[in-house]
Amino acid sequence: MSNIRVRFAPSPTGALHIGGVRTALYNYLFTKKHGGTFVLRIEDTDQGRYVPGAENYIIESLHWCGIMPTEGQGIGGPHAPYRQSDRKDIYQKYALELVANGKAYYAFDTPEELEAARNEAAATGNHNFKYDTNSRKAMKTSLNLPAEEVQRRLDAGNDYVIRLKVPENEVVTFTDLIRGEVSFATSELDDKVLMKSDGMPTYHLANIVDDHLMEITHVIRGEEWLPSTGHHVLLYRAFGWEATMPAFSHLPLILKPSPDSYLTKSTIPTITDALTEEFFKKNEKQDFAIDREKTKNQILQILQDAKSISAQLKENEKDSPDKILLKEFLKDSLFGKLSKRDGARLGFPVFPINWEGSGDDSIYKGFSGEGFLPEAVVNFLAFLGWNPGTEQEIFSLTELSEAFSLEKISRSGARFDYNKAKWYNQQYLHAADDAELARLVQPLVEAKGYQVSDEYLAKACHLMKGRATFLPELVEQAPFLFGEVQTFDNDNIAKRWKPESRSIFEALANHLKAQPEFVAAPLEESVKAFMNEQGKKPGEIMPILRLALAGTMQGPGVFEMMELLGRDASLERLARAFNYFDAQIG
RNA sequence: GCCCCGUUCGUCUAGGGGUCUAGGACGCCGCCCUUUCACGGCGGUAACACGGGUUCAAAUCCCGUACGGGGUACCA
Repeated sequence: MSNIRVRFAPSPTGALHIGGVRTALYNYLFTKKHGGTFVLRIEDTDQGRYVPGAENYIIESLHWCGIMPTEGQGIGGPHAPYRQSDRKDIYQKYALELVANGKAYYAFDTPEELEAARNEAAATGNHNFKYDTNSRKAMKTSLNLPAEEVQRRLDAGNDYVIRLKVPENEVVTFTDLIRGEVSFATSELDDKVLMKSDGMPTYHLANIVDDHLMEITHVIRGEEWLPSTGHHVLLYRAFGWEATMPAFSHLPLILKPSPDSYLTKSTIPTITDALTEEFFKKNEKQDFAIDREKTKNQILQILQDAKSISAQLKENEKDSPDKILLKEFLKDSLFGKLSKRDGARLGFPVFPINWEGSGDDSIYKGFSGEGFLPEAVVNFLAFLGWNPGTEQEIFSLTELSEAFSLEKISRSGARFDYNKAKWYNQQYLHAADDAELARLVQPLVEAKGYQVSDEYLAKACHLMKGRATFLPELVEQAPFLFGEVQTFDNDNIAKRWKPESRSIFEALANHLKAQPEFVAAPLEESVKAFMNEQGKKPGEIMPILRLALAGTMQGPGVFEMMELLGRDASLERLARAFNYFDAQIG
């Protein structure tokens, strides 16, 4: 395969969530593997949903992940512009071409008339009104209106849309690279709107025109597009572009995590509050006769039995209308496709980097903000729906692109697993370069008011990285490496420090003071020799040393800490601590 | 409702007719290591949705049912 061209085509309606990032990642990996071109196109044909800053956010996110496109919006290239709102005229032209060829038609029905048609159909028991081969016969279209009438309406500037004229009684079949052959009966397809009355194209038209013009060879997108792919194939045919139609691959969706993976005693109250809040907000226009406390208790009760949530949410004959409403809400909130809201309500990040939108509750912490390394996020995401078939779990971006293939993508939806994400981060943190970690953590160190050299910080990171899961923990879990001990674990001190301890520890301090070099390994040798000499067991000496140096029973090895702190600081800490210990038991 | 897609341990998955008494990873549990907390090492728990076919042989192929997911907008 040569001249492979793929595109990532998000719409700038807010922060790009992790599912979008994964789609971008797979597109990136596919082109890297085959030496192709990765295009970024912004699909902003819905003016109503445009969110300022989203486009920038998308680019920054891809940049953070290290999976930048090589052509497109914000980058440039031979097919500019890459923002669909800037390509408006192009779509108009192609839509008119379709009308001229009889593959599409004008429709003048107002939203009210469509609503009426829907209601009419519903009255006869058909709750499934479709604007299609049959129903269009009764609508105001250029297919059934007299030509003069159509022209008159166009001249008069009446609102209209252009719809695809779906052919009757055909079967559209295409091959999905992940799923194999997929077919749709055209009798099931509606006459999709191609051009909206505001003059903008819909996704369906714009995406076909652009993919064609931009010479896209492979469309790799989420499964939510699978049902409309029949329309898309029809459009390629209508334009006469079927010979160069891209190959389709529909990725499995990323699903919300299973509730029992995050529902614990400590999270249930918070999640209950968030859900209650959201439920009332969503239904504030509803005339509700039920009270908040009662609803909150109902939610709490359901969440508490995490294992049987789905059974509890099954609708029951005896359920009151508001109970049904609540159950439906919970079902949507707890199951199905991962959504932008899930991070806020369920307590884990769903965005790559932090998002600060305007308005209320629009600030979201991303993976980067939580202290994830981009390499870990990428590795984690790559494995959500794809697997190389080997037993290797840790892959660099380069390794991923070498191992990647569309055929290895699985077909079923993948549940988001935050535990796995954390594990990946821990692995990457553990393996990271000390100086690099120091660089990443430097802003936090400054924010805390600590003053240490780059070299010192790198050594501190070295000692801490094996014990941390998130970047900030490197610093937060070891304040004693950056300044005097602020708090002592008094319980442990009381347990281990005896009135007679002081003399032996002063002897030890003198022993340390006399060491030729203050380096971990020789220090350890020497202290062991001292303990032997004095007939003391490590358990009698080491914990005290640790408490004196760090104030806590947790942290890096005692001798490593001593080396890092240096002789003077170590001895000062010991002296100060022994006084404090005496005071504690005194 | 209708259409489309899917279904292997709690989760992510390997598997593409016999090598499967189903492999790996996360999580959980236990043991070891150990001056702490971790890391690490070792071990354990746990799955082919169900029913019919096809075949000498089915987790693997076919059909049905159930369940899950998506779509059903002048949203993408």
